[in-house]
Amino acid sequence: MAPTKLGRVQLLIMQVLWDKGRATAREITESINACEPIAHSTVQTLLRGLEEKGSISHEAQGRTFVFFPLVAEDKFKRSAARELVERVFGGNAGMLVAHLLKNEKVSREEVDEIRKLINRRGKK
Amino acid sequence: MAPTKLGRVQLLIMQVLWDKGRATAREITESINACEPIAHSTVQTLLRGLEEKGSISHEAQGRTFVFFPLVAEDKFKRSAARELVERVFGGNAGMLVAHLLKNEKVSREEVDEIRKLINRRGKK
DNA sequence: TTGATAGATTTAGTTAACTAAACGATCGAC
DNA sequence: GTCGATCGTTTAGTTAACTAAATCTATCAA
Repeated sequence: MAPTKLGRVQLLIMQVLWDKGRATAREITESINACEPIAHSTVQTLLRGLEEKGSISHEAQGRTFVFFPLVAEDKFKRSAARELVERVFGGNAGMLVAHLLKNEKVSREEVDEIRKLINRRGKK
Repeated sequence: MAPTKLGRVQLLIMQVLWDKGRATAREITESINACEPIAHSTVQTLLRGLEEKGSISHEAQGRTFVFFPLVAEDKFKRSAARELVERVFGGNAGMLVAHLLKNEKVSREEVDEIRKLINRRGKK
């Protein structure tokens, strides 16, 4: 399953589904509306598109549909990261890492975790 | 200057300009054509769009235009990286770094550089 | 049974990237 | 001078994301 590209709002929908596991269109709309306004019909249209692309599926539960993701969050993250690396950082993941460490804030805990990852790799 | 979002081919064009500093439409077309086929007229149309957005500008040189970037490559990289972090990694740059180290190949030299960056940060 | 409600579905319009043909102007060669 | 090559410009068509109103459908309450 090639994790297809997602638009901004499509991604928001997927995140709700990854978070909850399964949800109705109404629940998704409300979840997104907690952060930003969106019409319920818009969400429904996008759900339809996501299902067409194979990113999600649904089951009927009574008269309402319950949606659930078909692609794993991790798969998507990986392909999104790879996309950025390819397009912008010349296919070189290390350059992106260096860029992030230089330009973006990283918490102390994460620095520690990154150090562990790095040291583990170095010992080989 | 807010570094606007760029499409895939628009980015290719910008990369040629960042690389060369300045270039004619023809040079850009040829540069891209070295990797993938594209019509010269397509490049010209996109140059027009990029100029409208304020990403590039041009000077007339004789009867041809010489284009050059108005936004720095670094600014763009930063905003592209930030975009991914915000959208996909919950605004947490460290998570993206960890993800990259776990899932993508990073050369030994870069691991060394990353270690330096990490250690410098750790000493504070 | 009828009418409000809450589903799903259809339709439709906007914007942006991409694509490239078609057109018009100008310069250089002959 | 004119003809072909090379510019830039105009026009136009496709696709995808996004937006949301309009509409259809089924259930439940009165």
